[in-house]
Amino acid sequence: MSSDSEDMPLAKRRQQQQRANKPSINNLDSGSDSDTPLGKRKRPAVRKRVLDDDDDDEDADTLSSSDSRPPAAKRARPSAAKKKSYKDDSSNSDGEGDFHGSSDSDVPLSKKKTVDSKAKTNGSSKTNGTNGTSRTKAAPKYKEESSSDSDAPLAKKAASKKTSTPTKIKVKTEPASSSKSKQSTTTIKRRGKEEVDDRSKLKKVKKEEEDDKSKVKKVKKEEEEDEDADAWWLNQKDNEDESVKWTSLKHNGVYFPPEYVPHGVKMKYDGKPITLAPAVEEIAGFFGALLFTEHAENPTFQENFFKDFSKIAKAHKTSPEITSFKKCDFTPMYEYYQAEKEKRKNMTKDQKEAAKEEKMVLDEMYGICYLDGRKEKVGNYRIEPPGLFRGRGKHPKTGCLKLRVQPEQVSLNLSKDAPIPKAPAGHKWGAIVHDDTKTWLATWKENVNDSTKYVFLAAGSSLKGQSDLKKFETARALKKEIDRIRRGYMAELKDKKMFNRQRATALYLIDRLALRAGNEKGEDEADTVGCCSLRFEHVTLEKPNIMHLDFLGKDSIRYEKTVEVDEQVFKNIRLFKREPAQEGDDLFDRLKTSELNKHLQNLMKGLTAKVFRTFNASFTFQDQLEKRTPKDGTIAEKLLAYNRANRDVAILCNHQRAVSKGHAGQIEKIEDKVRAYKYQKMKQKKMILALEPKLKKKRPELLEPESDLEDDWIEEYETQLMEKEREKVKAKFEKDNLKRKENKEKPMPAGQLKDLLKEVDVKAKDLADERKTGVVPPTRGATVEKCNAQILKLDERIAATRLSLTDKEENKQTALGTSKINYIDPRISAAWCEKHKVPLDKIFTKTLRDKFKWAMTVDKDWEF
DNA sequence: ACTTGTACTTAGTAGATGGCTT
DNA sequence: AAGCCATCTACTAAGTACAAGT
Repeated sequence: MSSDSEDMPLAKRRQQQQRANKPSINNLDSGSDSDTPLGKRKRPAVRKRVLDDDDDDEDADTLSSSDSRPPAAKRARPSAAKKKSYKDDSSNSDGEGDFHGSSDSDVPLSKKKTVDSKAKTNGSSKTNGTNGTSRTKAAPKYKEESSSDSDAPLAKKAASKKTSTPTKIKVKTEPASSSKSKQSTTTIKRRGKEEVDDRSKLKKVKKEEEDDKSKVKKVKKEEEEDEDADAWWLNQKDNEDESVKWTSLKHNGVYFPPEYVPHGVKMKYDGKPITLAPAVEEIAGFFGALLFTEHAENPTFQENFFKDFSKIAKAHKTSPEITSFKKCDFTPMYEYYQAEKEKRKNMTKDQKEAAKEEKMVLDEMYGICYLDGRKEKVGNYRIEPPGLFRGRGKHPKTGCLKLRVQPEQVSLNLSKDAPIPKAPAGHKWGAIVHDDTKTWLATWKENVNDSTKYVFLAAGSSLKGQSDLKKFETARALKKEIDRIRRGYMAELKDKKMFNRQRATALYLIDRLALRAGNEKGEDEADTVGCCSLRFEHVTLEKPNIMHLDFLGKDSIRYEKTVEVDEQVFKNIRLFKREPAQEGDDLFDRLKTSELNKHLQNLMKGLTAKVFRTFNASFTFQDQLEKRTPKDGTIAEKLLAYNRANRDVAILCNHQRAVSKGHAGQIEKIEDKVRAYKYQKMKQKKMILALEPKLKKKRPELLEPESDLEDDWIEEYETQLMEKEREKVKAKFEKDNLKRKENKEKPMPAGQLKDLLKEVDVKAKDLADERKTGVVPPTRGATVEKCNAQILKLDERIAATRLSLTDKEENKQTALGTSKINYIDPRISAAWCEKHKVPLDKIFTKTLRDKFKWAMTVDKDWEF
C-alpha cells in the first residue's frame, strides 16, 4: 500500500501558483476546533474619512456633513490582526512572468507594467461557521417588466449597419403566436447524423482551402436552410414582455445517479481492515478516490470530511468506533478505484459501444425538451451525485459531505398542459410549478452551502442564445456611450462627496482593468474580492502614479498587476487608504455593488458593472484582431493572429489555468536551445578576435561573455556535442557499408571508422583547448564580415526563440476558452472568418458552433 | 436601507476523446 | 496496440444582479 509511490496522481500542481488554497503548514489553526465561536470577523472601528488630503487642497474641507461613513457595518472582514501570511514564495519567485503588454489601444488599461512578483497570498484563517439559516422558499412570483424599444431585426443582410440602435431582443410570447409554435413543431427536424454529414462536407470543402468560396457558401446555405425552423434569430418578434420565457414547456424530468453498489473493499483502521456498512463504505470511498490529490492533503478538507464521515460511521456503529482521522487508511479503496479506472480504460469495443448506447438512451430521455413546441437540448439533466464538496481556494467547507439528492427535494417547472414526468419508483417530486418567467426545468437545494441548483437548457438552446445576444447588444450599446460615461466618471473623481468619488474611482478600475463588481461575501465562503470589496492590503501605491494590485479574485485566482493610473485616481486611492487604515478595511468603504449598479442604470439602460468586462473584452478583441491579422498571410498565420488577440483578452480578464505537468521540461528544452545559440555566438565573437585582434579596442562588446553561459554548461554541452558527433559518424559509417553491401562492394574496413572517430577526438581536444585559452582559431574561409553576419543571424534566432518562450510561458498560465465562450462577441469571429476565408471550425469547436449559431450569419464587415 | 433568496452567467478542472508517435 | 499529449466536453463551484422581505 506504499503510500509513497510517486506515480500517484498528484492532482493539480499549480506550480508558480496563485491559488491560495494549498494546505500550507501555516494554515494556522487547522486544529482549532469546530467550537471556535464563529469567528466574527472584526469590523474595524468606524472612522470618518475626511477629504483633507493636502494634495487635494481644492477639496479639503469640503466634505459635506451628510457624507459621513454610513452606520451600517459592512461585512465583517477577517480581522486585521490576522496578518496575512504570505507564504510559498518559492512558487512564483521566478519573476519574469510579466504579462506582456499587448496593445496600444486606448481602451483597457493595458499598459502592463512589470509585474513584480512578490508572492503574496492571502491567508485569512477562518473557523467553520455553523450556518443554521434554513431558508424558506418563496413562492414564485410573476412579475411584469416590459420594455418598448424599437426593434431592429437582426437580419443577416442588415447586420452591417453598425450605427443602428442596439437590437432589442425579445422573447416572443404572445399567446396569439400559438400558430407559430405549431408550425415549428411540425418542422422539428432530425439532427445528429445529418449535422455530422454536413460538417464532414464542410471539412472536405475546406481542404481545398484556397478561394473556392462558392462551395463554402453553398454548404453554409444548406446549413442555414436546414436550420431555419429553429432559427429564432431570424424571426425576432417585437415583443412586450421580456420576463415571460416560454408559453409551453415539456420535458421528462431529471436523471438520478444510480444507487450505490457496495464493493466490499475494506479500509483499514488502526492498521486493521474493517467492515463498513454500505452507507459508510460509500463515504470512505469518496475520500479514498481522492487520496493523494491536493484535496485529500488539505487539512480543512480532511477535517470537514472526517467530521461528516465519523458521524455517519458512528450512526452505523462501526466495530471499532472511528474517532481518529490519523488512524484511517483509505489506500485499499484508493487502489480499488484506480483499478476500476484502469478497467474502464481497457474496456473492449463492445463494452464501449454499450456504454455509448446507454448514454444515448439517457440523452434521448432527459437531454431533450420541448419549448414552445421546439425541440431543445437540456444542459445538465443529471442530478449531481453525492460526494465530497470540492470548494476552491480556502473554502471553509471544502471536504464536507454532499448528500444524495432525493426526488422529494426536486421541484420541476413545466407548462400546465405538459404531462408530469414520473418520479423514480417509490418517490414523489418535491413540487411541480408552472412558472413561465423562469428558464429552469428543475431545481433543488444542496446541503453543504444551502445553495440552489438548477437544471437549465443547454448552451445551444434558444433561451441561452437569446440572452447571449442580448448581453452582447448591451455591450455594444455601451460602446456608443462609453466616451460620455468615461467623461462622467473622470469628472466625478474630484467630486466633493466622498461617496461619489469612491464610485467614480471604482468605476475607473472596473472599466480600465476589467475588474469584477465585487459583491460582498459571506463568512463561510473563501475570502475573495472584486472591485467594490477590495481592501487596503490589496492595493499599494508607488510614487508618481503606479498602482499595484494583488488580491484573490473569483475562484481564488490571484490577480496581480501593476499599472499606471490616472493622477486623480492615484490621489483618491491614497486618500481612501489614508487615515488609520488597517488591513481588513474596505478600500471603498461606502460603496456597494448595488449602488454602483443603480448609478449605472441611470447612465445607460441595462448597464451594470459586468457589462464593462464584456464590452472591453469584445472591443479589445476586435481591435487586436484587426491589427494583427496579416492580410495575405496563410491560414495558419491568421489563426496565430486570432489566438494572440484571444490571448490579449484572456490576459485582460485574468483568465488562468493550471500549469501542465510537462511544462517545466518543455521550457528547459527551449532554454537550452537559446543557450546553444549563445554558445555559437560566443564562438563567432572569439573567431573575430582571432582574425582581427585590433578590434578588441574598437569593439569591446566582443570581449563580453554571453549571459547565462557558464563554463560548466559549456563543457557539458561540448561533451554532448562530441558524443553526438561520434554517433553520427558511426551511423553514417554503418549506412555506407550497408549501401556498399547492396551494391556488392567491399565494406570499408573497421579501421576507417576508428580513424574517423579519432578525428572527433581531436576536435574535442581542440574544444577543450579553446576553453582553456579562450582563443578560437578561425575556421577555413572565415572573415570578420562572415562572422558578423553569423552573429546577426544568431541574435535573430535568439530573439525569436525567446519570444516563443515568453509565448509559451504565458500560454501555460492563460486560459483562452473562458473569454471565447463568454466575453468575445462571436459575430466578430464569424465576420473575421468570412472576411479572411478562414474555416469556422478552425476557431470554434462543435459545441461552440452550436452555441453561437445565432451569430454565424453576419457579413464580413460586421462590427462590434 | 438593509438582508436574504433566487436565477442566471462565468469559471477552472477532471476526465473523455482523438490524433499522433513509438 | 500502447502510451502521450493536447484538446474538448461535462461538471459544478463561484460569481453577478436584482427582487422580495423586513
